[in-house]
Amino acid sequence: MRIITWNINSVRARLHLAEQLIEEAKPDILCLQEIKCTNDQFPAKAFEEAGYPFQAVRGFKAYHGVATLSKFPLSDPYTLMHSTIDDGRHIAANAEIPQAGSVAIDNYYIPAGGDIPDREQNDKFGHKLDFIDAMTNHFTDKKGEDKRILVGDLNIAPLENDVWSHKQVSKVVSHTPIEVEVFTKLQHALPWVDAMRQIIPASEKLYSWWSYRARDWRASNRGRRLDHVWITENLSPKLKAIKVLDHVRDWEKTSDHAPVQADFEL
DNA sequence: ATGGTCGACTTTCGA
Repeated sequence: MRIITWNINSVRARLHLAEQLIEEAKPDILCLQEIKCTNDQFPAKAFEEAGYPFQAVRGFKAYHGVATLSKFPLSDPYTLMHSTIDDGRHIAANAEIPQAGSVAIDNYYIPAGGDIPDREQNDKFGHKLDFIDAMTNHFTDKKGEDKRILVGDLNIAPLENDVWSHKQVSKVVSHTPIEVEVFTKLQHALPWVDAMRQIIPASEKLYSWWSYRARDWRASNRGRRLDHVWITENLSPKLKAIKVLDHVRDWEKTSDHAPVQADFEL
């Protein structure tokens, strides 16, 4: 079973790139973030024709929005509200996988949090921290026999080697100590296993996002690991491979995020 | 030293 998560930064502007990714990587499940459209505007038919008849979409006008596309049936889709602010940042559904049973798929787009890492000066930063607290509450005491995968643009790079310079990026929203603290607490709530780091050791640099603003993103390589694949402990022995598809970051007019691909033998 | 780039959908915001 192959799952890919990708912050596509507008599904309508980059539908052809999603189709290219599908053709090349053939994921069983594709989770998109920042689709930047309403459910009505979502190109459902194109994805159906590409082989993904099962779709769970949480769209929103102009901003954020998430979609889970699957070759396998998706049952009981739902979206959680993590604050009083209306948004499109979560869609969950159970993927019914032949011979392997049900796997719960949570697709998240955590708020970016603005520029100033201080909730007194920046409401967006407070919203980000509160959103993560709400997620933590949701997943606390959910431990059980269920197989679960949580993917998405979580907008935090927790480890030193998840950023190009731990020292310099520690002052930048996405890698500040307070964010890493709430993020780690969320991770321990279930607990979740960081699938990317199960395969690629924490001693190695690993990024999934590179700013549009660099002249040459690969040469400067000032990346951050903002996109994640988390799994329950019962899936950990079934995880076989992880890859950041960084060549996609070279495609013409691509997203600033690269897709992350995970392969399981269920 | 501080700018640099995207997309949506407005004349600016969110990332």
